[in-house]
Amino acid sequence: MPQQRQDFFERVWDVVAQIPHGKVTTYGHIAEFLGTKSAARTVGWAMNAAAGTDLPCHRVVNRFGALSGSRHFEGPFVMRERLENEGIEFTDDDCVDLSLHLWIPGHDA
DNA sequence: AGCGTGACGACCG
DNA sequence: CCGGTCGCCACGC
Repeated sequence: MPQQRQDFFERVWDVVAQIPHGKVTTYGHIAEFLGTKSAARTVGWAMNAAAGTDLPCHRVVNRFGALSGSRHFEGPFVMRERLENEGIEFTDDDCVDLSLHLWIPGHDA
């Protein structure tokens, strides 16, 4: 596929935009959906570029469900509050309960 | 044009 | 179980 890399950011954003309300997904799953499962870091880069946009980047967490990107929001707790506001539950480790809220790109589409 | 870095993840020793 | 390394892609210096 020709523009797999050129549109990488765009593809990431497109996936993020599809994350259902009250659900989350991981960098790894997004990367895998895009065909480069090892490019999870690049997904993180795309989120960095997406910071401050309309994209629900707070619904993207690392593979443990930890809010590794919370510090890139307006405040360290903003991401958490947004998620809780969507009915997402957290574990004692301050991780999203993926067993309840994990959404996998293309899994329902 | 080369090197380092980053909201990650899998593998190896 | 834990630390180091590599792979992936884009960006800054």
